[in-house]
Amino acid sequence: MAHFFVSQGRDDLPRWREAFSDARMCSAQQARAQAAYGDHVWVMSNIEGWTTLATTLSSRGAILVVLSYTPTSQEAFQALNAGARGYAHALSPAMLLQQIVVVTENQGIWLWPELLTQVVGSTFKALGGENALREDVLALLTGREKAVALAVASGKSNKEVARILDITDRTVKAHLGAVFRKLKVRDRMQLVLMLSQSESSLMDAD
Amino acid sequence: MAHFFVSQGRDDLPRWREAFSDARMCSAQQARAQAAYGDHVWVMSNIEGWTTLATTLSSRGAILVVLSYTPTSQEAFQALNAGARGYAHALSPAMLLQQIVVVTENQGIWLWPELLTQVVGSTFKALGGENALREDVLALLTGREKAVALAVASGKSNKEVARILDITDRTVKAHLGAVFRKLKVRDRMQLVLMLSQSESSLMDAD
DNA sequence: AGAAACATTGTACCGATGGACATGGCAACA
DNA sequence: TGTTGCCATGTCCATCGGTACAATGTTTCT
Repeated sequence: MAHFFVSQGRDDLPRWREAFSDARMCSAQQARAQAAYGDHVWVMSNIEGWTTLATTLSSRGAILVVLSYTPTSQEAFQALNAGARGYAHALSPAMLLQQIVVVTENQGIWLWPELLTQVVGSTFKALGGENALREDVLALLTGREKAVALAVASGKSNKEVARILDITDRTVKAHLGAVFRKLKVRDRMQLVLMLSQSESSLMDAD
Repeated sequence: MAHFFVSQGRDDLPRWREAFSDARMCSAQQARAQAAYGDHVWVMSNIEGWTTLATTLSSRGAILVVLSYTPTSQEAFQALNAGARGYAHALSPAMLLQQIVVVTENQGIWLWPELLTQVVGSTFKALGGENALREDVLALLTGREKAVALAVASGKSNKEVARILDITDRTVKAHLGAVFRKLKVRDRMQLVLMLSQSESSLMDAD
């Protein structure tokens, strides 16, 4: 099975050659044209439109691994969504690249270890396994705190929440403080990221 | 490396022996006592308290694979959260078990194939529509605005974004103001609600 | 050459936010 | 009858966030 490396610069080719003697470097167009079922395609996440390329190639049956100079759970999530079977650091040594191939060839998924737990979490969030987790965290809150948390998570300001729940904006802050402490988040942004994608209503409101 | 099978009945032992001649069947207690770093531990999801067992063993460095007679995405989620590296059907043939070992030994994750297609397939379908819309709105932004918007949408503060992009926090505000105007949102909360459905990011953490 | 878009930074203002500390009412429970 | 937990509210204060107005430099296109 062939190995295609889709990248911009050519700095990395030597290391890839070291890992796979038959490694070929190519553009996105070439990969699109030549990569076939069972081939390994390594795509750098800093090239333009890597997600669409990943999607088309993986749906064709190519084994796709995304490489990133700055791995993040978000990007890993995106890579998996695009059908990638692996996500690793762009500077991974040759031995690691070979190991990744062993895994992916055997129907496995390979993730940058530092991100593993996070990605597993957020990926399954998208499937609905999230609900259990979300209900769990909400279970830590009292009724009023839950109401405030959900309202805030839908984009409302403290004042708006106060008006909706018919309490003072100061009280909203008090509940919110408790929510932050219990859920271990530092501000409303983190809260929204933790509770979003559910029935949290509309963000236009008034 | 040893193979421990934690199960109730002994019906499955023959198949496991076929896959791994050194397979040992044992109770949860025995596994807890004997399994060491690098050992494979196969846990049936129908035994009492399998999640806690999985957590302790995997944190000890054992390679954990959860087997289930009725695989579901929820249970897979639980298993992976408990530190399992694999999740498969309890009746998987010997060859498949060996394949799983190849994957997990190489730091990979192995998921029940039917589940995997869900991850790659249905998630994509679910996010496909939103994704197109999201790409559309992002297309309205300049490169720098996009970077700022995505960083902010991932929960970063202005100061953090400034540090990451190596610009002043004032400049971040400037770009962010443009983003708000172009996307017609009134603050970062609305932005996160607009972009958090399908993540994407090029930025790194601290 | 000049316009237009982009990126960067500045000052200044003001509202929103979050934490610390304190008070009071109300219910359940030992 | 205390104690405990939840709800509501208050003041004070440091910081963050968003906007308005202004300026400088770089591309890019006309």
